[in-house]
Amino acid sequence: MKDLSQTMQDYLKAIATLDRGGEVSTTDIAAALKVSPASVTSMIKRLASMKLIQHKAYRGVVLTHAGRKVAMEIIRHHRLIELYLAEALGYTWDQVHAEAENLEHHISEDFEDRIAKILGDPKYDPHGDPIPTKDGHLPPTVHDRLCDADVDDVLIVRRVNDDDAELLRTLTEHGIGLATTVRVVERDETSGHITIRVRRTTVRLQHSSASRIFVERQAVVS
Amino acid sequence: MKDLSQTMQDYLKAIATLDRGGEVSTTDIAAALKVSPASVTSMIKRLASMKLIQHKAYRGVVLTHAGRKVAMEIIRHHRLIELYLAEALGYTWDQVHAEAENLEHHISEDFEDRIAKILGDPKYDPHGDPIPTKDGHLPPTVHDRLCDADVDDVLIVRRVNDDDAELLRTLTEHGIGLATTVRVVERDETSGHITIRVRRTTVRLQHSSASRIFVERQAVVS
DNA sequence: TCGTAGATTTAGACGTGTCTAAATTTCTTC
DNA sequence: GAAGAAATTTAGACACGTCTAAATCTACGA
Ligand SMILES: [Mn+2]
Ligand SMILES: [Mn+2]
Ligand SMILES: [Mn+2]
Ligand SMILES: [Mn+2]
Repeated sequence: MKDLSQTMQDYLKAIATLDRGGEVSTTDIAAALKVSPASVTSMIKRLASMKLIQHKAYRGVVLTHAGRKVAMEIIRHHRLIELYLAEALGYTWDQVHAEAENLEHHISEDFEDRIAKILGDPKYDPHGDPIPTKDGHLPPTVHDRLCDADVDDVLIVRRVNDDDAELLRTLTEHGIGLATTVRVVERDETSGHITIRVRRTTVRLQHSSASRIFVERQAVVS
Repeated sequence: MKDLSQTMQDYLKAIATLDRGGEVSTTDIAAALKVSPASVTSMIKRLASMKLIQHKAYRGVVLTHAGRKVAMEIIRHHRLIELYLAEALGYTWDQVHAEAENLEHHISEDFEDRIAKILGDPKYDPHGDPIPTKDGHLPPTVHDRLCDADVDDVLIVRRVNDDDAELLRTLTEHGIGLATTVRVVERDETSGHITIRVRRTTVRLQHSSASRIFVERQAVVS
């Protein structure tokens, strides 16, 4: 379709990722991309003039249909690449994100199609993040955070944010991955720490870590 | 090592590719990269100030040791990627070049090492071009062109330039690939055409095509 | 040796994407 | 509702990589 610069693609991806239904703020985009708010304003104007976003001055931006399409395309690339790196090249889940971040902008549609086929048209990446379909639809996504769980909840890890490689390595060390079942054994409301039990060992997580882990309530066995 | 822009990497790669022992001219670089000679001059100055090339005004450029190292690194990426695309993703030899041209600048050292290992530390890419080793050494390369062969020469195709996808497809159609044996049946000195015989069929090639095909003289059977 | 064709460089401009500092608008709080 | 704080935009600058047009240099033939 379009032939947007890598920078523009990154802005659109960031806006899509930050989207919570309403407008996305200049400051949030600036923080996500590690550029100044002034830079964001100037790029916003260009993206708006290309009808990829809607911009009301001082009010934030919203993706247009065209802008969302581009963003989903990039996110699809990113997550397919992550899964391919893990499945075909032996990357661990803490390594794939950085590599995919670079490659996502530089593969052809043909490459995308080929790895998607080899992977069997997967719906989820190595972190449990949904892979947008070719037409931009997102598979169902778990949104319940471990940091919001109650003591004695029995939970299945379904998704972990991919942007903290250190956390991913720590989880691996403790044998925690996707589909791992954990039980909440303690919530320290003052410090925010959450302690969980997994396969006979106990793991104490900071609030910031627990907020990156998304869980599903264990189905009740009849 | 360095973190050069994709553009600088492409200039260094072009210079390395155009290198015939002496200086490489501004015009040749401009033609290879499809930019104006003036653009080349300005980039030459920057690369020279970074000690990646040596430049004598009006006299052309030569890669320094550091510059050659960068170029070999990119060429290694390019050719490893081409081979990986062919072996692992089912690309044909006319498809790999365009994809590799983009990816070569964006893979990590780790990615390079992983595909090199999976491929068994290969020495040649799908077009028979030598893959530089990690320390920048080039495996032996065939330099004899089919266009220079004599009538009745029996030759083995060892290398084909990868920059003409159309030619690569034509060769495939005629069953000509690496290691294919061909015999020169006619040279038309006026038009430059060369006619070859391959497995009971006859193929007539333009001079420009034959000049892209590199051959080895068939070993004499005792 | 001279003159010129062709190659190369210089000059000046432009688009992209970034920055800091200053101006403006919106939000919060009293 | 007004003041100050916070967010956003504007203004002006800069590096990169490109261009065209003009100036300059080199090489080659007469
Ligand atoms: Mn990721
Ligand atoms: Mn990116
Ligand atoms: Mn190639
Ligand atoms: Mn390239």
